[in-house]
Amino acid sequence: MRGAPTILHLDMDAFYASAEQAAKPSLRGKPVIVGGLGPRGVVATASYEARVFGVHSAMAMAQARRLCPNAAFLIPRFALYRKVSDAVMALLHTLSPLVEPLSLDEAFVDLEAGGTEPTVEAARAVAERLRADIKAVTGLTGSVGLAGSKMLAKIGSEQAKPDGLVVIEPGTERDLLGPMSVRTLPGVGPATAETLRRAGIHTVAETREAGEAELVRLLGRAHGASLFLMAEGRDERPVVAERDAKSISVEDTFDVDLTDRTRVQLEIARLADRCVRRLREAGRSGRTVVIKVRRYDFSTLTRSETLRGPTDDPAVVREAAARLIDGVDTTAGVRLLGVGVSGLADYTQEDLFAQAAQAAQAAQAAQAAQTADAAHEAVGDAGRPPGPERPEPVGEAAGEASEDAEKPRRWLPGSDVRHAEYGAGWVQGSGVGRVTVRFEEPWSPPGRVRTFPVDDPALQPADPLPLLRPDADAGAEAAEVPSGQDPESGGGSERGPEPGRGRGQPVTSRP
DNA sequence: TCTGGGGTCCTAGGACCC
DNA sequence: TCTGGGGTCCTAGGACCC
Repeated sequence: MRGAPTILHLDMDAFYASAEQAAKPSLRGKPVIVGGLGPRGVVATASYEARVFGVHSAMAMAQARRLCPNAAFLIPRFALYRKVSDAVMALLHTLSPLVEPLSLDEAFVDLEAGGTEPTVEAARAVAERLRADIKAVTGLTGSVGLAGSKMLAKIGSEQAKPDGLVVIEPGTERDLLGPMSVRTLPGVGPATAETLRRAGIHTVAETREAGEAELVRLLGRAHGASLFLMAEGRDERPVVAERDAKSISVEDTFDVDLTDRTRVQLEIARLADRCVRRLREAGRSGRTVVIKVRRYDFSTLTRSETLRGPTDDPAVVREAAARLIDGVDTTAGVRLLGVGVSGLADYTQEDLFAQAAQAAQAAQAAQAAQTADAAHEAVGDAGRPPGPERPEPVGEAAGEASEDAEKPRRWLPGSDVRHAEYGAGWVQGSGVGRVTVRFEEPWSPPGRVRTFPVDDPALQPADPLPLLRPDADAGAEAAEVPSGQDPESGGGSERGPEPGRGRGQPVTSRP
């Protein structure tokens, strides 16, 4: 706990939905719901206009449609959100080297580590300027909490929503927390809240009064002890700048439960390839392969296998995943499959030194195993040379490339398009061979709607436009975010900047 | 038409080693 | 011959977070 509120928590307001409203002028002031649009989709973010109808994150999309049938329903466009997020995070890094991102739209900042004077006034001034800069650079609003600890900074930003700033002055924590619900405390979800409720504990004050011993008895050692500290307003967790990922995983929920065994095996192989692609993009390799199966009744199980050395070879991961799914009964139907890799190591395919070291180590292990127990030969990966093995192209192995080419174009609501004649727009809906497009840009007035055949060659998928007009330089300069560093941005244009072609776009610039 | 996708951390039991 | 503890690794599941 600090004597001054120099831990900052930023939380962007209704992030995905706000970004969509900023990108699509016709949706401003209207209910917007972003999430999975399939039969089993859930809400990722609802705009404040949609929340009035009771729609909220994690709600089944079907229910959201019932509650708010007139909302705009859009798929998430992570490429856009990531660009906006990069710009926001760059602003945070101007405040302090200690920035801890929690997600695309949320982060802690240790202002003291950045040289901010440890006073309420100085911290408040920094936060107000940050909020103004975020608005100028992204066009979006964020809420900020300032406090002497992470927990209270986060509670502050929650109270500040939307578009506000709340300072929790050190010394006021206990009184502030006392009457609040236990659910306010980090780590208290539905299950913990229910356990506490059965013990007659509903508020933070009651949690405190229960005492540490009782909480440990109810919740276990680690959870009980940390909950007691939090309830007392004691939270010494430091802001941690960057943490390496500990696992990488991919999963798919299917519109209809899978029952066909061959199909299950095919999907597992595809997921393994996708997982390895992500692994390689991160420059990592992993030793433990995990599969996840969610059955028709939502019961979920995992199976894992630890290899003798880390790998980023798609064939190795695919084979491990195949062995694992072999041991799972899927006859009654499967709604989700997943493949993950953990026990991540830091070398890449090109890291020959590490490979050599791994191979040597593994050879020793193999020898030991041989002498120890010959029966081991029968299990799983015995006999397979460990470590990163023969590289193999990812993806193509599963035939995904050719499949994609054959697939008919799908026009998903919310996605960006460009028409040869009408310019930039976004898909409002599609069906019965037609696609409806609204032609507007983030800086234009609300645009017109036109309908085309789904296979109209004049209509093409496009990349997201920046949220602010590329030549709107005022905001970008004020925020000191490096911009216009795109190598293509040198060329001139008689008609002025062309949107979407990477010319000095504040929002798309990388830190 | 209930219930996504990507993560983190903790617990607990059994194997194995010292 | 019997008894005992601690530490680490692996596996599986569950709670929680955004």
